[in-house]
Amino acid sequence: MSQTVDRALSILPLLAQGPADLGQVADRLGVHKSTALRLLRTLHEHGLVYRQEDQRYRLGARLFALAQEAVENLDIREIAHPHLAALNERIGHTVHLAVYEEGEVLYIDKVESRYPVRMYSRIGKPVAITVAAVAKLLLADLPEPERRAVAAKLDYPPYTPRSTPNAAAFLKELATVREQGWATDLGGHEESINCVGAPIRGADGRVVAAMSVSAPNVVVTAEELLTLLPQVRRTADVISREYSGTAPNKDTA
Amino acid sequence: MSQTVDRALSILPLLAQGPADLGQVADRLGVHKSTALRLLRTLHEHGLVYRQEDQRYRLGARLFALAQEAVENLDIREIAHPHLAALNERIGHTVHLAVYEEGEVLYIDKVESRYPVRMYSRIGKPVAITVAAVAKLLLADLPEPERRAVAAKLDYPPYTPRSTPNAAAFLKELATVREQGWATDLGGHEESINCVGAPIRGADGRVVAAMSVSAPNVVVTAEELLTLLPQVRRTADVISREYSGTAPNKDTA
DNA sequence: AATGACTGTTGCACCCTACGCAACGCTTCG
DNA sequence: CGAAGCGTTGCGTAGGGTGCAACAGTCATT
Repeated sequence: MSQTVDRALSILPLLAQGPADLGQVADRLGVHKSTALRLLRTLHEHGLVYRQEDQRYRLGARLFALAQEAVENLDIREIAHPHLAALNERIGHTVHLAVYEEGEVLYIDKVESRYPVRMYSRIGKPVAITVAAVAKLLLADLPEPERRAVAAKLDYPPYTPRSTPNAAAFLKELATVREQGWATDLGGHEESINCVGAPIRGADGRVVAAMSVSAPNVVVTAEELLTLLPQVRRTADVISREYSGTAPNKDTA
Repeated sequence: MSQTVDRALSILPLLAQGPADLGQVADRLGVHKSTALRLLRTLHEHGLVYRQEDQRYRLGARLFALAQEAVENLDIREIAHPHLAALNERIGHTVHLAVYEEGEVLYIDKVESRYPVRMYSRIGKPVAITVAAVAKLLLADLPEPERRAVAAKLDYPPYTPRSTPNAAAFLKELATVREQGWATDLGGHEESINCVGAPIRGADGRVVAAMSVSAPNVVVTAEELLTLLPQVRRTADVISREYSGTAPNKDTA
């Protein structure tokens, strides 16, 4: 590993604690001022470090730009798919992946008995947003005002006797989901089909997607399906970690 | 400036565009694979780079954490956000907040339009500096020499027939903006999109940030958008007062 | 004003260290 | 089974990063 780069990168967390001047940086790094100056200059040219008017250094807004761009180019589908396929391999049932976008919930991937079918848009079937497990997970994480607004605008079609009847019941259900960190759909859409789902979170803890496992009553009962919940949650957590880029970072003192 | 660090940091924007393997990184840097490997390893140890299961490299969680801290240091964002949201609530259109840093103008916050037709702007990405209303506001306040220097170095891409054509026209526009205390972008970036913006000032009167309201022609005409100017300016003034009033100044505590 | 102490900055000679090369292990094809 | 692609390792070399010392500002003190 590279000493120079190592020193330069050590400056970043240091500045994250607050602005510092050249002498402070040199001291904390244990190097000569001139060395620290050259490192800071290089960081500066790349916009990672900004020099404020009192000549002290602080983290640059460019860092924010980089992170933002990286998030936009992250493809959850690509990262999640192998894990969804592996889960499907183990338990055999249909696995779904969904995202929330502008008041709608969209399935963006599906693994069904070993045959992956990619659905790039909502073309096909609209998601039953008031009852689907993935929809509950995604809506439960919205900010309070938007959640209420969406819930108020929805229709609540009575697919089955167990379907969510109205906005009040839906919001209550969302509160439960948010509390427990997982969601179900027990015969709310199709009388004979049950689902259990878990959220996938980004680096900031926000829910970026949701996954679920679905199976008909005739194959497994609702209770049996619920025994799979730990596996589903574990898979979702693994995907979350990979999506957010949580590295096994060993701090060198 | 340090060559090694320079190369290492050049990897970051490269990976921001999407995952890449060792060979690709080495090629883009113009260095040997072994060199790229050592740089990536160092970045990895600091958590800035994450290695996914297919061994390709991505930006890592630590970078997101640093970026978070970087924007938190920009307390203007915290202060402004509720006001931007409130303005958005009233008028419905997209609201942006931007700062100037090292020759670049960066969006640091955005509140989405509630209308179905949206413009695609990316917070965190550099702004179209020669035409955007917020860019004009921020550059107009620079000291004369720096303003001329920046204007001279810029490219003036002809996004549309109304785009700023060259440095002379830009400097003239900046003078006008400085005079009147607000700015517009009428189809200078996207033919069908108009913006109107106002500056946010610190305690010393210097412009520390700029905000704007954007809307496509199909929703409101340019004239209608301009009628919102008083509201925009009022919001900017409120933020300015709050910022300069409660500013914890840069004194060493 | 002049002095001193404190910053950030520059030029330079030394020698550390980052470089590219070539060879290796590994998996994936044909 | 060989070939071709990947990532990885060890090593000699020289390029470049390092610390020193001297310089140039700014501010407080005398």
